[in-house]
Amino acid sequence: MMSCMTHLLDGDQHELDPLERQIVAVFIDGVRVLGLPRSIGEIYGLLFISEVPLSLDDLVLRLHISKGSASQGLRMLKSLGAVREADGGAERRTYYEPAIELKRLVGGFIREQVRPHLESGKAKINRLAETAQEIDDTDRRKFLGERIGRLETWMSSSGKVLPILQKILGQ
Amino acid sequence: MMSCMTHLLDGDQHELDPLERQIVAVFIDGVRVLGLPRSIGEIYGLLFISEVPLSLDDLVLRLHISKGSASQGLRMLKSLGAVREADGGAERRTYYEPAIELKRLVGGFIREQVRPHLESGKAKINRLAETAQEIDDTDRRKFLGERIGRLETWMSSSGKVLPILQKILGQ
DNA sequence: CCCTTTGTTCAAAAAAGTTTGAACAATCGC
DNA sequence: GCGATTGTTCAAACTTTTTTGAACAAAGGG
Repeated sequence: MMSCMTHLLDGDQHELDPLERQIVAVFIDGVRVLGLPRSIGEIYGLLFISEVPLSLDDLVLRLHISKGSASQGLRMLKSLGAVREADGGAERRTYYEPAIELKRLVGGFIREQVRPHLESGKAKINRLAETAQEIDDTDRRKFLGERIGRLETWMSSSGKVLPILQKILGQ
Repeated sequence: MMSCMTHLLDGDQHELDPLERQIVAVFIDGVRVLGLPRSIGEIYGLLFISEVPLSLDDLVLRLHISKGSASQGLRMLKSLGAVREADGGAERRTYYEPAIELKRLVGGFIREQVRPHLESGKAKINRLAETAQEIDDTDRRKFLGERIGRLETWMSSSGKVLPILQKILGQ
């Protein structure tokens, strides 16, 4: 039965209106700062400003992105806890809605993007500290010890700051 | 007088030893998380683990990066407050040393990379709020008002969290 | 079963970001 | 001033990341 069904009256339902474009632009910039791809911002932005949950096909149609992008983008947003599947009626396709509590968004970002790097960083620094023990030159070893110690302090501070951050951003 | 002067005795002075390579690798990863280019990590890493200030040519020679990269990298690191020029003797060339206080590093990053984005984000959202006022449909306008309000709350929370972050990371 | 709808995967294309190096200042010592 | 040294700039080359789209799986309905 081809592609009817949406635009009956009510104008071309699948171009973004100016306000939606502005919102999407804000989120494109926003996720960029966090080092996430543009499509993530587009998808989350459109969900954020939509009154009703949207399906993958809605996103493809309205944002002019490929099905692949939409699928991968939704996957990432789900893993970040930034979108959830709307508890659908008897529908076949699944609809998505945004999580809009800052606490949740920050928590997901920290869990998925920050912690893993912190962990692997700490591991590398531990190996480093061992390597430094084996240096013969006493003065050099002392200097290295100081600097590596500082690195460890940095990592520890970063670790401590995360829960505080979450607390503050949870209102 | 060509390129003598460095390696008199004492081995091939300009390859990184294994420990230096490890440190540089840590910083390459570190700056990557912050969305900064690899060369920034290499340069800062080598300065961080060097007992003496290094010149641009030292960085080129030891890291095998181009003069252009080294120059641009140092510029960015200076703007971030992450390196300073060592108060040189009567030397012609300038030598650089790293800033190693976390407070300073975080401060510079926030000032140069975070604040500008926050500011421009707030500006965009203000314009957005105005656009939303002009919507005719009352229900839609109400919904938009709620969401945009939330966005404003997010921005405000982010702004408030920065000084706290700096305070905590300043020991 | 088979057709249709929905969604995923992944190699290749496109876009974005980084690095290079050669040309161009700037500055010092003579 | 002139030549040598030091550092900057920026278009082009290169690298990395993102997006695309066609092929493939999954699953419901008839």
